Amino acid sequence: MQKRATLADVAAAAGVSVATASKALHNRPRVGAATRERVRRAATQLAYVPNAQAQSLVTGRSSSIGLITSDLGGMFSSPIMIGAEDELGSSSSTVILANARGDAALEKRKLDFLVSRNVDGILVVNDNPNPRIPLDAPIPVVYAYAASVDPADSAVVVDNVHAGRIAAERLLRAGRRHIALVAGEPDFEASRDRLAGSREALEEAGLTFAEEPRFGPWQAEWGRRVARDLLSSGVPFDAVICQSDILAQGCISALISRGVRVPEDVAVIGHDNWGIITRLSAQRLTTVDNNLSEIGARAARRLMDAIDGHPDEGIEAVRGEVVEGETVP
Amino acid sequence: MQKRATLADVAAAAGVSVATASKALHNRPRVGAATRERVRRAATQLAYVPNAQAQSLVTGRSSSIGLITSDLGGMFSSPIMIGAEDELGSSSSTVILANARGDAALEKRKLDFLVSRNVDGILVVNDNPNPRIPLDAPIPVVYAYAASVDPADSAVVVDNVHAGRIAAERLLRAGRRHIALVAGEPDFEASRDRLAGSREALEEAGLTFAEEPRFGPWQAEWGRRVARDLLSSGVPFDAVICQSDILAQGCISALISRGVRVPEDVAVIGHDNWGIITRLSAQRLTTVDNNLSEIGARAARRLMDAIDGHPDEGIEAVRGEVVEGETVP
DNA sequence: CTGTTAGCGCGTTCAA
DNA sequence: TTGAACGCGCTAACAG
Repeated sequence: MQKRATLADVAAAAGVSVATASKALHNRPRVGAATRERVRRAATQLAYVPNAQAQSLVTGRSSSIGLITSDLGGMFSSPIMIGAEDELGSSSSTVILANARGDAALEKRKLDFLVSRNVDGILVVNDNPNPRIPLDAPIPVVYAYAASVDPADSAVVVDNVHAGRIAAERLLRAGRRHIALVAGEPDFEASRDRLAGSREALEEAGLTFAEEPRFGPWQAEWGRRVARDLLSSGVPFDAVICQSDILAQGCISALISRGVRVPEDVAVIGHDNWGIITRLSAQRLTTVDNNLSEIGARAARRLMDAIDGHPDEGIEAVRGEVVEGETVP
Repeated sequence: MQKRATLADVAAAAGVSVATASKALHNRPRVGAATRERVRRAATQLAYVPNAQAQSLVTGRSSSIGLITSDLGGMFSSPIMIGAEDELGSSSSTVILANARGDAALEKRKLDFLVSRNVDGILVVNDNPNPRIPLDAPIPVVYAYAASVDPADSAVVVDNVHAGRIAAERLLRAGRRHIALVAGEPDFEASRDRLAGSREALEEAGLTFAEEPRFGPWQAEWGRRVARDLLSSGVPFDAVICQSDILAQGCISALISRGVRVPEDVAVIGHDNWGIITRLSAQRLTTVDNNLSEIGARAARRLMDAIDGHPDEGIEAVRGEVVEGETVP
């Protein structure tokens, strides 16, 4: 196995000094065209690839960023990470992974570790959408999915009001007028925002919910429960907005087991487009996708900008869109 | 914001040379005890943290490894990554993420990129268990989940024969004697190995399958189909081994919709312990866990050993275990 | 246009 | 036991 060629090797092969070689390869101005070409050929010939450590030692930038996840392998982390990795990779920055497991102390240690490795910035990918305690770092930080509680911190999050709105609008467009809503846990800002968005859409159409929405746990059982209650209450309804796909799954199963046809009798729309549910269930669920990989990508871009000295303050909300399935006509 | 203290700063503060300071902080022999203490205090006082780039520039090692995933966010990648990140993090190695998306060309580029960043080794985390084309890298490589087709390459994988065996044994222990099996896709080594293991266990108990197992797609529908066929065929059976949790899910739904009680009439055991299914379904599934995070951890350890000059050749199979649920009595 | 010089922060000889 | 000197590979002044 050959030792890697260094810039000095390239320079020697091209018959120039290392300084000239460096300039030539970086497209710097003060080099003759012929010389530049010669250096370039020598470089490719020797399969020269610059030593990143040496470069960053002198430039002071490492072209690497730290990715702190609250929960590697969580439900939402992955798509965000994919988007971020993509974006950063295309800027040929390395992504250094750090899993904090939702443990604040561990997060602090991981942060110190990353900083000691001279990362240029930190991307905080949360798996829980609620605003979180800010990270105290000496380098730029951008939050994805969950914002920091300090609204001045840079963050890219889901536009939940819009998500709630388009869920309702989709049902209205299907001609439904008696719409119920299964809400998630009340201490999630996401639940409240989605509800607000849905309510707005209904009000603009001159409607109200078939029954005042109730908050409950993010579990299939809660969806089942609300569906059953709706049926026994006798309140007429022809559509249900469920604030997560799991809730929708439970809701649908309860409806079907009572002989209600979906979507003919009752249309159901979910939230999150959590891929696996689609694959598991017999019927593809119509749902609102949160555009998570876009969130990851934009957060990454913001971070790169901040590192380049152009910080973007504040929270940016990314809009999702309805993914058509078979549960809304 | 203060500039980070360098070794020279520490040395100056302690009134010694950088050489001595370096030795002192590294517990090298040729330093007086008193001097060492003085240097240490100076270091903590200045919050000195070594510059990783500079270190690696001179040592030639970066204390970072590349993690190439075939599918970031795939079904199996995450737990493996968690185990690996944990293990590597405790050796204070950084993990550099690279998502190849199952694209060979992209994988090659990512590999080159990682090598240009002087990673000390590569961990290949596959999401598909079939043996894969080896990576041609100038540094140590260890494969996790899927082995390389070259059996001499270092890999840590699931012991699928054992998994199949303990699934069957669990049903036998529950007193079941008429056991059917829903197999996955035939071109998956995992399907064939699990089947072989299950068959062995039955044969040792002097039994055969209630019906000769059939291979099919890894989808709920296939589980449903086999269950329905079994019921209509009239073959008596009191238990089913499903080679994935999704198959089990389908199987159970078909059984229940025909009025068969699970586990009273028919016990069902799955494979993979794919967390989400447990949470989604009304009944917690009894299943075989593959111990994926252990696979990740061991692969990481192997990689570290290889980097330290103690390569472990060949394939290591990690055993899983049955996770009790409510579908086997 | 090109080459020389001087570090970046650190580990490691080798003298003292 | 200590420290001066060198070099890892590269970029950025400056001088030619």
